[in-house]
Amino acid sequence: MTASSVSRRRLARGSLSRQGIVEAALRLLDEEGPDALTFARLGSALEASTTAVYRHFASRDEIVVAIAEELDRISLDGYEPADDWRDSLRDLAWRAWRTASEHPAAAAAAMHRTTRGIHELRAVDAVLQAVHEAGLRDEDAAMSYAVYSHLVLSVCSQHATRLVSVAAEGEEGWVQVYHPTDPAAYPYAVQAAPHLLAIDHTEVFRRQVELVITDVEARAGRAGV
Amino acid sequence: MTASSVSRRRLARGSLSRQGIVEAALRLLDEEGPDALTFARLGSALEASTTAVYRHFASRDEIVVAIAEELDRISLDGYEPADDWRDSLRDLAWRAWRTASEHPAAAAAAMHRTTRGIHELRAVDAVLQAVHEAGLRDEDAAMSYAVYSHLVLSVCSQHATRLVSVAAEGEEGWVQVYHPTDPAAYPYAVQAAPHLLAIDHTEVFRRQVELVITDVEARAGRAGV
DNA sequence: AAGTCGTAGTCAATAGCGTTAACTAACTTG
DNA sequence: CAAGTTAGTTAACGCTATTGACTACGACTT
Repeated sequence: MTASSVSRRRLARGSLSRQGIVEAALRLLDEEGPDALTFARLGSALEASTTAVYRHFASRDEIVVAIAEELDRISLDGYEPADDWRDSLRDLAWRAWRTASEHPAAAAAAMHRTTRGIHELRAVDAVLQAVHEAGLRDEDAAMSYAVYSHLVLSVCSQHATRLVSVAAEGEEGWVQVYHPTDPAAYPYAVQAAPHLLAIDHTEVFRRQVELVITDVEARAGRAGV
Repeated sequence: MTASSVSRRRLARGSLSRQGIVEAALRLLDEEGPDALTFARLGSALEASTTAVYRHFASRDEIVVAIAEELDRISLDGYEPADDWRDSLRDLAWRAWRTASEHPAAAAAAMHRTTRGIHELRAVDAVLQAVHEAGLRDEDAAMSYAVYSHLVLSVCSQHATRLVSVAAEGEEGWVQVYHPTDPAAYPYAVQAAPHLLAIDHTEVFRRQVELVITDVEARAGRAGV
């Protein structure tokens, strides 16, 4: 008869919203890992019933897309084009990397999806602006946009996936765990093993990004600024 | 009294094997899409019981890893290093792309995973051999290996994911479907829209691969062959 | 202030999922 | 041919996403 015994009270009407649900989902993924995104756990995180979220999202998939859009929003928050288009592309790339690193479970689940949302559009526009400033137009601009964006998103998404799988298992060494029947058959791998272990993934990404920027530079130069 | 009425007969003892199961799983994914990989459907595809596969794989995850290894095997089948290391890297990259294109559902589910299997090791060794022939050693070789491999695998994996999601939905246009409140706020995207639609993903991948090869070339030249 | 109405949140039910334990019969071994 | 292993089966479990029916909150009317 009191308001609640163990919290059996019905939630007030405006309690849930798409944004609030997405934030709860992101928090859940950050804190409890990639398997935490279920209607049951999301409901209890919001102190609501298991199916309450269905009033705001038609399916689990729709939540994932909304999370992707939220990651876009977080990544772009406060972004301004730099004076040099190269720095703009660097900034955008590292924002994606940073988001993948800080929200690995969410990024692994959502980053590879296309959202058609407003923040995704902002990101597309920002990249296109940079290659425009570099001097590229039309097909050339679109092509370089794709070379850059697909690379950055794919690699960041993969990075996030690696982070969650490393968190799950213990990520052992390299050639050691292969136990090939004949190690001599893979001489280059055997010899490179220690160096492969020492690889800094952040540095790898840096080099990949610089590669694309250099390429845009070269193509813009050839086309004439 | 006959052997079977509707196929109620118990399977003979050696009927199932890891390789056979993996092949059935791959066929299932190819023919019925990314959601077809369940114990129930895999069992009935093998004319076995739902749980028979557990005698050969400890979990669903282990099947996925085995599929990844099978994709590695398919990709590398018949591979021989070329005379020019550049052609070796091209060959390896396009083999991955081809596999992702031909087995999109399987590639989307498995390609992003590390298998620690023998064919993965073969691939690692092949890439390292190529960068070795280019003239890179030790840390330089390992770094360029990573730049190349992460790019190729990430992008091919993403390509596979795009193929299955295109198959599911109808992949609409671009800026058209964004319906931004203020299209004028995204001038570059609006203007580029038709060119973005016309992008050839295969050509994008070709350029990304050439980018890395050129980079390896430059670094090898600097280090002195 | 009472009435009505759309709908956000809840409840109950369902089919399908991965996984486990117990069972049984086919093959292997002595 | 007897005993023992174990691949394949059966039945059950808890969890999942999703659905339809229910209900009560709060915004509209007048």
